[in-house]
Amino acid sequence: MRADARENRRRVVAAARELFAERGLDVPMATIARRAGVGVATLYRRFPTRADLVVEVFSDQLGVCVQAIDDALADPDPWHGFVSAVEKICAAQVVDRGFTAAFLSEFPDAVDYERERVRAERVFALVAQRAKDSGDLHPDFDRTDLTLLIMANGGITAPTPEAALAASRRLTTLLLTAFHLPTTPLPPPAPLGLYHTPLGPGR
Amino acid sequence: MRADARENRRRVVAAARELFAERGLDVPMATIARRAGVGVATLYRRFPTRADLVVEVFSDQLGVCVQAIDDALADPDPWHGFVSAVEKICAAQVVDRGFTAAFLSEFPDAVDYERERVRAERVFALVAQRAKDSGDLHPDFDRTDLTLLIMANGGITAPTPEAALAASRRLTTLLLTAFHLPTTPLPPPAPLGLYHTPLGPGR
DNA sequence: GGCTAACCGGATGAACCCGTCCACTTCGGC
DNA sequence: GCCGAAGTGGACGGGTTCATCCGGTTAGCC
Repeated sequence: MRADARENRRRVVAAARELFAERGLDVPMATIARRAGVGVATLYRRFPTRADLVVEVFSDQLGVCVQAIDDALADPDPWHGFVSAVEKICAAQVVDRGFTAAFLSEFPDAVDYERERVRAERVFALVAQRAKDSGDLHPDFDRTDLTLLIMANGGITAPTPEAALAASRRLTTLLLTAFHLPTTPLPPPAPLGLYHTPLGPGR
Repeated sequence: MRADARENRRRVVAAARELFAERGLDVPMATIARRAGVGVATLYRRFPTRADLVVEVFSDQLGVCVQAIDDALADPDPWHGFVSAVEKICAAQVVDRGFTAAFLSEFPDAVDYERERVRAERVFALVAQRAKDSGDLHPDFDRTDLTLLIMANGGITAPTPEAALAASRRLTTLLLTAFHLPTTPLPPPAPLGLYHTPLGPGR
């Protein structure tokens, strides 16, 4: 591949990362191309479908998750490791609108991406088992509960990122509370009146 | 209003109710008109904006919520009333994709709809206070926590309605558990492997 | 420096959705 | 029955996005 082509590809991925985070996975391809400073054709040549671009962008995001889960497994305190992994994943997700969608989507053609995702789930199951064995995590915790939390977290929308982050933190801690033995204190609620948004053309 | 016009209006609302429930609030207006068996112009004459139609459709859905909350206030057991109200609201929401969006949207022009929604929130605050006074509900429960739960619940997506309902029930019960004093047993997890959906053009 | 293949950007046409306009139809009072 | 007003449906222009095609440009080997 020629040097300029490689540079353009890099800029496309960077632009897509920003826009996916800001606006979700369905930003127009032309917008991504414009922000990258290239033509639409260049984008389509590198990534024939949107899914190709999504996989490229979120491979390293997935890597962050995997890292968090690996760290959790290495944590000397099983419950602390479990909690910090969950919190890291949820925090990464709430500041990146596309991340949830990418994490909850299947990419039948991206074999290694799928493999990495499955591996993350498997290691997380170990983390959970360790926390159960130490008597901190409720035995009814199921491996689908992480997915459930991620979906629920993804439902959070708020006008400002700060409000969204606060709401996400409260939700996360609430669910962790439900799974923790024995009971821990509750996190503070989000600022009032910051949830509702007017019905407009934009979603 | 002429008799045939009234009938057409009724059919438009019915079609919109079905489609909003199936596909969310952003179904094309033409699709609604087609399902109702009328022309687009007829739809636009009755409901100049999409918000008008949404308000009309979800007024009675909101009525169901209000009824559930009123029932909860009349329940002799404060905690049971609180739980059943929350469960009813979440269940109604998970089988109707548009309901969440409608409940979380503001309609500055629909005065009575807004008034009803605000009243529902106020009565629900009474229900929560009663459950706190009886010692069942955690004092940290905040009135925004219902909105938080509704948003989280709205994030749940699953290929089949059954899986979505199961996931919603688990999430709801988990959060209720976190707010309940003392601890109650956890609900069963959803069936495995039913959460992830392939990335397609349809959202 | 010259040349060729790779690369680039914008133009392009198809598909979709919105909201309006207009010629035709039908209700229902008389 | 008649007739006017209310009602109807589909066509249409404007806007957006997608994904492809093509003529001009540039990198980088010789």
